[in-house]
Amino acid sequence: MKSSGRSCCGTGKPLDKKRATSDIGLEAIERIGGEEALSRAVPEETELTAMSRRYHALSDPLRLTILYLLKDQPLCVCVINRFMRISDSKLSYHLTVLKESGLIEGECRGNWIIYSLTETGKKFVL
Amino acid sequence: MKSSGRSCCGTGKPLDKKRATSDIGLEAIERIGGEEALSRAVPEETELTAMSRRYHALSDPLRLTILYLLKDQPLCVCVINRFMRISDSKLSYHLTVLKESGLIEGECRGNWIIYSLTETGKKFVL
DNA sequence: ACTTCATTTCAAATTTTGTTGAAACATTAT
DNA sequence: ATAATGTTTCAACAAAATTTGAAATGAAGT
Repeated sequence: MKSSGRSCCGTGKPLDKKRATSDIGLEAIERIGGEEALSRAVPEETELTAMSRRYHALSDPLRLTILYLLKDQPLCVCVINRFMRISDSKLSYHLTVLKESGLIEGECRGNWIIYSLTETGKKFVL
Repeated sequence: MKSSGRSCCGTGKPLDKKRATSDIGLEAIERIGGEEALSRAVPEETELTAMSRRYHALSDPLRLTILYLLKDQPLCVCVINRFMRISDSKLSYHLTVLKESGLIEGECRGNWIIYSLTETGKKFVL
């Protein structure tokens, strides 16, 4: 019992009457070319998973900041940190997420680590 | 006390000696053009937030599936559901996420709702 | 050997997301 | 009016991601 402000079909214009209930759905699917046609439009499960993992890595402002910092040159963790001003372990966590998703890679130079964008990473930092 | 398998600089080649500790960081920043230069490479906070929100919406296999289903034509919820075989409320939740992130939009047609990709949405469904 | 530095790792606490099932709502059919 | 349909909303819960701070690690300096 709650008169919601905006709901599903609150202000839809009326529509062509007479319709065998939920056959609309089947009808639409057939018009399109059956479920197989729809299936064809959707990537494989594994690919969907891979894509969503990549997007997830990109879905955080701190991680995007890191990517943009690396846009023009590789940087070591301490430089990134000097700029971002977050705790070491926090930064490390986000670097790991980015690394595991293949967007950046780190090279050890003595005591410090230089991170840079991978080819994949560059595609997302226009 | 745990001998980790892979750690940070486990196998880095030695490197040019003699270096005033953490001035490396400052030095690197100066070489680049100062913190302002780095700043310039990073988008505004608000933009970063917007981007991460969009990426977040894309970071789920179910939501990607929906986007691909809508690739070639708008579809009503019932058709999407017939294909995806998940609960109504679950589907509704994901549709809402996609809608709020501006990737899809829904038009009411009588009793059912037809969802379609927005212009923005199309860009992510190649 | 001992210390310092740069960075990561771990576990606990917290926050954010996603799932479930029941209930609500608007629209159309009876 | 009442019922049926399509879809959303809500609250409770489960699961996943993030934050925190302390401790560990490896390399380099003394």
